[in-house]
Amino acid sequence: MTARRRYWLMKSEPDTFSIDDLERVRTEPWNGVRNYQARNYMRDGMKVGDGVLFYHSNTAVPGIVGIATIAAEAYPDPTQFDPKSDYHDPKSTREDPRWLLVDVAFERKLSRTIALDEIKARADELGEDFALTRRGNRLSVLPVSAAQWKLLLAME
DNA sequence: GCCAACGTTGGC
DNA sequence: GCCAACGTTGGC
Repeated sequence: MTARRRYWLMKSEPDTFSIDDLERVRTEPWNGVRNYQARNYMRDGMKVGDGVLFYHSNTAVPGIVGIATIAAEAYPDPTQFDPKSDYHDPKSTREDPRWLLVDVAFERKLSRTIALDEIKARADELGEDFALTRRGNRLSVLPVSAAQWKLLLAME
């Protein structure tokens, strides 16, 4: 009995960490997530081998730029314990860590950016449960259904 | 750089 | 437990 592969979309600001950075390092601990809903998706949903749409946010043309896979299931994000880190959380303890991360591995760059504009134009087909196009949603880690994954990648 | 949306914090 | 103040996200 094997669990079905799941799919996700993960946002990153390319100035901070881009798809090219991921291609260079191959595998990256996805540190710095400080939103409980996003954390819960990583902790409760993600399994090794799951597919990830790599999304560039806060840039001239926001959109999906690559594909990655989950390479390690959730474990404590070490940056929360580092007083020098931007992601330091003084309220978190090693005995009861508040924040987790997963490892994300490079798979491939898309041949072109699937821009947010184009994605919005297909919002009806993607459905109301697609968090990226839901109004006001700022989640940086969000689930993607198999149908949504297929539809989005068919736009490449 | 602006600002709408929305999550978090903390006083009460 | 309410909710105003504040901070952050992210499109534009």
